[in-house]
Amino acid sequence: MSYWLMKSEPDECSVDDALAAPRATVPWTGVRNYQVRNFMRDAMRVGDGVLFYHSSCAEPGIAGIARVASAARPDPTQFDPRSPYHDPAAKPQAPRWLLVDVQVLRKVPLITLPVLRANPELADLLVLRKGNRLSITPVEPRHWDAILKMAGG
DNA sequence: GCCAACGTTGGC
DNA sequence: GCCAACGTTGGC
Repeated sequence: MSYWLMKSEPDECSVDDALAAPRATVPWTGVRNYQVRNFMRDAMRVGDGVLFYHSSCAEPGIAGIARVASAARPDPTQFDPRSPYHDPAAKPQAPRWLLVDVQVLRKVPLITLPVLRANPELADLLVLRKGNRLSITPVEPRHWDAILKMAGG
């Protein structure tokens, strides 16, 4: 079992949006970075723990606890000319981009970036590192434990 | 809107 | 394969 932090823009899909979906599950569309795609393809497994992170918003931070709910599969938005995630170079016979389903288990009181940064246990958390731009990053078990503690168990 | 950081593109 | 230009991310 591995742990991950997954960034979502709440304007596009917030924790509340995901909770409102059937089975509180949403397809994680729009990944267009090869390193992140490879995480999904090679390392993410059903049942892995997920920190649901709100990014590019007024209050960035961890907003929910979730789990990986499917294996990696082709992201249909790459084939949709009307989607902002359309990739004209991707062919259905040779999909370039993948997604996994993410199921929210519970919403947590927002753990903001300043609060995360103030915890010395999280000094090495990848998402806190300068210049980090990956929308999915692996989370070490000790970081997962520390953050769950901050989230109230 | 600014800007640092980093990924991608494309000419050579 | 190098690397400058350009695009994107994302906090502030």
